[in-house]
Amino acid sequence: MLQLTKRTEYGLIALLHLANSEGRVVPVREIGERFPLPKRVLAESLKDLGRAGIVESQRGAAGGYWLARGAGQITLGEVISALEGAPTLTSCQDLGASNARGQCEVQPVCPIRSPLTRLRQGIWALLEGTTLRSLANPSLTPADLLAAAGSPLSSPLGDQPAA
Amino acid sequence: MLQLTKRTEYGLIALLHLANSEGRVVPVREIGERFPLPKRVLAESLKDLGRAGIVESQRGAAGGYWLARGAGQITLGEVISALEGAPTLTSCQDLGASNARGQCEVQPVCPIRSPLTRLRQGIWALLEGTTLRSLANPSLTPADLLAAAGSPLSSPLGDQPAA
DNA sequence: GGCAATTGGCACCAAATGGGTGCTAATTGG
DNA sequence: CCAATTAGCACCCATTTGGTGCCAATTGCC
Ligand code: SF4
Ligand code: SF4
Repeated sequence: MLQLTKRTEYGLIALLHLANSEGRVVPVREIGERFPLPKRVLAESLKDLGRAGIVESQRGAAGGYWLARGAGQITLGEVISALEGAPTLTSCQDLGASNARGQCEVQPVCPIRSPLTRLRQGIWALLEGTTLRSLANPSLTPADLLAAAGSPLSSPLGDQPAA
Repeated sequence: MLQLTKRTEYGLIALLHLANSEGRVVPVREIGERFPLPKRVLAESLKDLGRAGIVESQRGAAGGYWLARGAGQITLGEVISALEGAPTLTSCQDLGASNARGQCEVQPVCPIRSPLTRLRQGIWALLEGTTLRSLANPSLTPADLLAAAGSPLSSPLGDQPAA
């Protein structure tokens, strides 16, 4: 399915809240109070984001989370990769870790593998070209996104922001 | 997950084969002989594509399938919509049929709903800008796809049969 | 020190989704 | 009539997803 998971949505909401609270240490409880979503799952998302180096955290009584970088340095692609794995479009094009668990039988003669890889790179360009900051900017149109993603056309994921 | 279903992949493979066999009536058996994929599932995909008006069919002994239109008139977005539903990115932005089954509690205060809708339109533009013909053209780069999708920027889906 | 608030880690469960199969009817050329 | 083919629908099983339980570790504050 071409749809984000709830964990990713929750993580994005949390990140935007952190972006609006720069300079502070924000506990999960606070985010849960502002948005009616299951606090525990939200905590799971933040933990994953922490492991991925997108947020940093502080334990203890006055602990919480904050963005590890500026909101303009965190891309959507990075967040999605951390929370639900990088978008793959096809199941064969994973090459992350689970490519050894039995390859697709069609692969040697598959006519769509290569074309869909190109398409996936287009989507990646979109996701890598969108940062938390540009996400929060409501003036950008889809056409702007396409144009912005089209110009740098950076590395096919794995690299840092181009903005 | 941001990944196509197997049914969609099989359907696309079948469609490309049909595109290479224009003027003929192709039975499912023939496609199954050329590509090592479960014939039954392939048949399911073709049936769905038939219901969506993307392919036409003929029953009986010399029956089979053929493209309802030219390969340049069939878009990826249309195929995906027929085989696994239109890409939604978020679960709330479905508005197809299952929007009455309990809305998301966060929606009234959700900070990512509108931004992700813009993003989704960008992805849709990519998918609607890619036809079977351009899919089969290996010379197009991701940048070309983005550029091609950016210029027409047609309707955000919805003017298609989709039912 | 002790307590409460907080993150970290792991296992687990229930529902939804996805991949695939069985079976049978309807159509049609020979 | 027969064989090949599409059409329809129900069903099963594995994986994924959304969500919870439980407890350990850390840390500010009294
Ligand atoms: S080889 Fe082709 S059919 Fe197999 S997973 Fe890749 S794209 Fe899909
Ligand atoms: S309202 Fe927000 S949290 Fe709810 S489904 Fe839509 S995007 Fe996700």
